[in-house]
Amino acid sequence: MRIATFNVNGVNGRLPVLLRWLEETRPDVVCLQELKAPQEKFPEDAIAKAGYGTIWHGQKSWNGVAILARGGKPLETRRGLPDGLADDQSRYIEAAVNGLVIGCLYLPNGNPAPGPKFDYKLAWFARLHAYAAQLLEMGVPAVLAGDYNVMPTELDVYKPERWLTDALFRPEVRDAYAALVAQGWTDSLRQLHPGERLYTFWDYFRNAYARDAGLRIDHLLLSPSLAPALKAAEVDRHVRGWEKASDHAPTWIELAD
DNA sequence: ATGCCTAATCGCATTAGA
Repeated sequence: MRIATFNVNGVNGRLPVLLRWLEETRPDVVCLQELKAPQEKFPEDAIAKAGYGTIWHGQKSWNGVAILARGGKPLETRRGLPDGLADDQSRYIEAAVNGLVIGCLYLPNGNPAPGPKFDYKLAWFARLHAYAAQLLEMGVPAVLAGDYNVMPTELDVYKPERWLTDALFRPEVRDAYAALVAQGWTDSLRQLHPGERLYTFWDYFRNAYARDAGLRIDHLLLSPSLAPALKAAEVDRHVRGWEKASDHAPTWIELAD
């Protein structure tokens, strides 16, 4: 079973790229972030024609998350983090697919830091931490996939010293990610590629992709019961080189049945 | 210290991304 995460940076502007990639790789489950489309403007029919059923949580202009399942429709289990706190940003959606809980998240960017956006990022991270702990307590097989907007370690940044004060790399944020993983989650990509420089994002600026000036910020975390099933974890980095590409590349894992 | 590039919304320049 192949599960992918892809920050599309505009699901309508990116539709040809998304469909081309779906056709090429045929993942079983796909988590999308940054739809940048209101609920009624999600391209459900075009994606259905490609063979995928979808649930999504849209928002005008910004954010937005979706889960696609090949040959079916994901059974939605949550929309927004389940702590009852008011949050007008569409950043979390969750479904049951093939006996797994799939959480699709778009963690806030948080720049500029310090400031209210950075505070919101840390608060959102704390809410995710609390809910992730609940998932582990329930003992369900779960994948938390998405754009975490965190480079976990220096190995995940092309030039760490340049990013020390950035909201994606500040110590508080790296600590929050480490604390989340320490609950018992497995960082799939790092698990299978220890010590390797792997990026999932390349800025549009300064010819970053050609220079391989990238960041690893899209992650797939596995609950303990799923960790032994991890067979592969890769980045479809060639997709970043396509015409009209997103600044993120699709990232995926393969789990044994 | 700032803009670079790109999308969305707008209807031309601004906001946000990371």
